[in-house]
Amino acid sequence: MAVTLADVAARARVSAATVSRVLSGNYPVAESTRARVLRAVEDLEYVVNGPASALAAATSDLVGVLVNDIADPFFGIIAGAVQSEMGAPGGPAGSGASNGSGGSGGSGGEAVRGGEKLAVICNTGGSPERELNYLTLLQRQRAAAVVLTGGAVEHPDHAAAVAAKASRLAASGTRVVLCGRPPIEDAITLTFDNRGGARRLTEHLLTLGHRRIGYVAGPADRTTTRHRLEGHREALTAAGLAEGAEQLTVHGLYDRASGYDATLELLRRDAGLTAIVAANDTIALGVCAALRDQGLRIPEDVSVAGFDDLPFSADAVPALTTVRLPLHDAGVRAGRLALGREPQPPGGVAMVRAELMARASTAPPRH
Amino acid sequence: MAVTLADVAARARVSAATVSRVLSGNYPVAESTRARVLRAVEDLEYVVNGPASALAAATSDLVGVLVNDIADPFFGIIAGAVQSEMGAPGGPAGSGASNGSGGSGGSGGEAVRGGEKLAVICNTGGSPERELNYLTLLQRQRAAAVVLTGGAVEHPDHAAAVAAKASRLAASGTRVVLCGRPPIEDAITLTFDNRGGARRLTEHLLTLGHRRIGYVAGPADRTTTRHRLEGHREALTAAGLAEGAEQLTVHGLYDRASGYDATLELLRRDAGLTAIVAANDTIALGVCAALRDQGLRIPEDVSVAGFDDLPFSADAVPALTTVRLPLHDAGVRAGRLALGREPQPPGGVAMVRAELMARASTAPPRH
DNA sequence: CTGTTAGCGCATTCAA
DNA sequence: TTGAATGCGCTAACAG
Repeated sequence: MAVTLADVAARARVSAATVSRVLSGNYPVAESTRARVLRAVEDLEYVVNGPASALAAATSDLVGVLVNDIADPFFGIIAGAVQSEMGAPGGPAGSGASNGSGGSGGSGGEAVRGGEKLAVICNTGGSPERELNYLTLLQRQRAAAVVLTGGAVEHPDHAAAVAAKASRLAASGTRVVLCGRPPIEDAITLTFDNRGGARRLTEHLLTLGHRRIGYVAGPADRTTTRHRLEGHREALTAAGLAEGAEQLTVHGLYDRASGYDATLELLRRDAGLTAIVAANDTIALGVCAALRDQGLRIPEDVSVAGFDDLPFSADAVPALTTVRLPLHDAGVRAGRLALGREPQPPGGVAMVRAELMARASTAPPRH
Repeated sequence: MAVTLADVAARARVSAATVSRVLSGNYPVAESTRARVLRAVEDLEYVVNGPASALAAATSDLVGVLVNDIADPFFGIIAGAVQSEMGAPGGPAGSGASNGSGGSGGSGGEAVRGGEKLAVICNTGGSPERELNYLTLLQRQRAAAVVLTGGAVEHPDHAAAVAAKASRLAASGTRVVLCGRPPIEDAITLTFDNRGGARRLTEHLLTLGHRRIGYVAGPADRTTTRHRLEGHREALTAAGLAEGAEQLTVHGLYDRASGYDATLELLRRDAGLTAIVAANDTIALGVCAALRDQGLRIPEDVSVAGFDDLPFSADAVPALTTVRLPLHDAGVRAGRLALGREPQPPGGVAMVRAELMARASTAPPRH
């Protein structure tokens, strides 16, 4: 059906083995032979058969990136960064000067072969089942690496299942990298300093003079949610404000609508609060919208803060105070780790710093 | 290294062929045998070797989804919808009742095998090279289908190259589906009615009484950009307002910052305009921010409209007038088409309707 | 209903 | 430096 290695070999008048060697480039081949083979490849528009290659070599060039919500820029940025690392390593050889005499519609996508991996994004939608399912699918494909991004679901059974899958993947040669979730065995981990960042954020508010601070948290069973909330509470406790906290916390999803609704609920519980901290920037946007709809000004009446520092946060109106996570850098690093291009951090775990970005949406309380 | 079909066969005391049949489920097998095999599969934690399977069957279960910008919800929604269609068809058999006596960390991801495809998202970042590159990678993997989403780059060479690749993919059995871009040969296409939607949107503004309407367009070389702009101009021309149009159009990227900058530029060119149409909702957000920063109210001083009707548009402040594209539905349909679960539309091309959503951000001009 | 027999296309020994 | 031979793990005819 399609053109195979053998076809190329025949046209180039060499053996299939030689063609294979030229294409993988990891074996000495005479320059003249090499040129002849490359020409045949071009003429025939040969494209390697991935499955066959993977079967024979017992490795594939697939890299899976699992995300909780593909529609959320938080994940989009990380995933995009991971993918950006997948290109060919340095200046590749091959390809060559021969600009085909070409018929209509010359190929353009030259690289018949290269060091490139196929980084693919898998959207779990936050569903544990789908997460496991994708892991199985990737295991089936004998993926070269798997990158799990974002907070993990804390349900014990699920955590155990993921850990088990990760071990099995690692055992069969698939590199497992975690980006933004707590470490597990057999995986290289890039954790985010969610707790520390959250603590510093609330301390910032405290320093400004706020005492009644509402908190809009994410889904209760996610590590990210828990850590950020814990950081918030730490700061509150240190300031001797621990007791009211529970009352001023509302859980929701990591989206704008939840922030809107939660704000209404918070206002109902305590009309006198002077600040609201959101578990992420998207929620914070909803918080701002709700506040405005209630005729409250930001930050004059109520200060608002988010988390992540997504692109839109800096130029929101007013500019949002938040905690910056270097998502792009983290993604790049996760990609390198997945390819084995970067040495493992000591202990297999590295923490990504979170930086407070104090902007216009927070100010001293009115009173 | 890993456990193979043969291992399972040995343990279940049947032939490899039988195991294969049980797993693929497309062939009659005695119930008792079937149970025995399934048990062996569970005991051994066997997972099919995808590459080997793909090689033997000459088909893979990979489906590629190409997007221009993974951080943009427009693509996130479509891609997520495509993926949501990839699960098993109906109520699958198999799996069975045997709750393994199990050691620690029971699997949970039952499906050892199913009709499921692995839908993966590939982020081109709008780069023609990367688009072609991904297409090659997917061809190499012998993907079952490829879905190209969003506007296409109009550079002639690139268009030809993509068309050529699509033909080659189609020829080798990969189904090619286009979602949100103009049709090409050998592909099933779902086009969006960008032109019609844009026309109706501008007509809406015209009907309200606006005469000086600014337009913030996307990148000049994209089909989506061109079609939406053409629709806008059609409406203007029909109203005899064609001539000022060029002057009141600014191009930028499909992001918030571009909307912000473009608005400042438009205001500079004509401080008296009463409405601004943005090429999409994200841009519209930037437009609104810029307008506010200039002390202009929406819609009292200037009306604003977007395109796409992304989730945040309905609850923006004020609610954004826009054109609704059923992105989720389109993605679902593209997914079905990619799997061959839905019959091709006549001529291989279907148009997705665009619906005007008149909301609070547009009103009659002040005067 | 089940086992046997051949490859699928490529990477890699081992010789030459 | 190159070619010939072997097997990766699985599916798909064929028999039985």
